[in-house]
Amino acid sequence: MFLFCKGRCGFAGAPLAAYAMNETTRRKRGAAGEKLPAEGTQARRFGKTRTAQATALLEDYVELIADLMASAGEARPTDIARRLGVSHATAVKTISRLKRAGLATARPYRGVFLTEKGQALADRVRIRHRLVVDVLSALGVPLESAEADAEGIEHYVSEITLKAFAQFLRARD
Amino acid sequence: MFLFCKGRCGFAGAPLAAYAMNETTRRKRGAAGEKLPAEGTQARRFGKTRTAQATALLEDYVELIADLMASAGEARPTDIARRLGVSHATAVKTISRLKRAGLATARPYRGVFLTEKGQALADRVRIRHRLVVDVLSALGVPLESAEADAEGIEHYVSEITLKAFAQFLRARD
DNA sequence: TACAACGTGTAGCATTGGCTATACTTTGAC
DNA sequence: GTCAAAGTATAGCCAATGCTACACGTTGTA
Repeated sequence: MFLFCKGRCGFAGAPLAAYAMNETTRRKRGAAGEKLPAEGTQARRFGKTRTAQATALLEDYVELIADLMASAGEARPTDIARRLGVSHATAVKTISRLKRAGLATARPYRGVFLTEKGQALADRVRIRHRLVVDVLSALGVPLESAEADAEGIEHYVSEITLKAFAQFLRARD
Repeated sequence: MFLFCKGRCGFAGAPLAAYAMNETTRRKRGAAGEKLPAEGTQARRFGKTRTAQATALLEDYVELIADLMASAGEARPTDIARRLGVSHATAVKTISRLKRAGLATARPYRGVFLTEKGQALADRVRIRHRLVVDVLSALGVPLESAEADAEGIEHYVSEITLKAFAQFLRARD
């Protein structure tokens, strides 16, 4: 027992049930136990994910603003809020973050507009979104699920993966 | 001009540059402009994404704890923190959230253990993670990118999409 | 046994991203 | 020209998620 414990073990006062559960897990995964990635590697991956999470919301806003401008000719805080399913106060607050980030301009009671930087981001995001939806569809995911899942997935797809997606779709045609 | 403006227009004091940019966009997307999804539909999608975001971190912790238990026999806050790339204080705080959520147990200085509920979640998460990595690999994404992107993507893949992924992998073999 | 090193926990702070409540502006209709 | 309705903005609250700084517990070794 306790073969894996170097230094302080941590099992001193541990309930037996917990240890038994651990045993179960280890058996399930194969006695050898897959190697975990190096600490640095894993930390870098999680760090990337955290970064992506921080920009995900701004990307959603920018994408939606571009869509509203294109289809309705303007992007109003209330419409943005309704489409995102949040209160208008939340939308307004986030819009001011967009401004701080240099992605949008907005003057009180005068609607929201994307800066060039914001427009460029919107374009990138849209392309990525379509690519993700298309790949999901190609894999047999029903369209509504593809659209819904893409909304979350798209923010975490790297450039490399994006290239692979495009390549895959080209090859399939 | 202003064809799209019903009711209050919002362009009254709008800088010309912003409007011109909008014109450009519209041309790029085709004069018709794709229809936006219904407000309710879109709000539901974003709402789902928000929910997923809230659970993503807890899932990462649970997955990592299970991995550490399996490969090292114990899960210590410091190791968790190092692997996630956060301070130990942050890890401890999140672990107490896990406890509140009924996913883990931990007594001071005695390590962290998953409850049955936590273990079940870890198992689901692990299966999902593997499936996402395998699909990305199958699409030609290099392994390191697949692993890194999966870390973010996995939290946003619905059951339906998961089924499609499994089906796709089976069909490919 | 005592202590140094390491791990752990807590307190206090900032930011993000939700909310409700309240107050202000604009628009359109009378 | 006034006023009601609709939209907009702001203030204040909360939880989550990160941080640093500091205090406490555990362990292995001298």
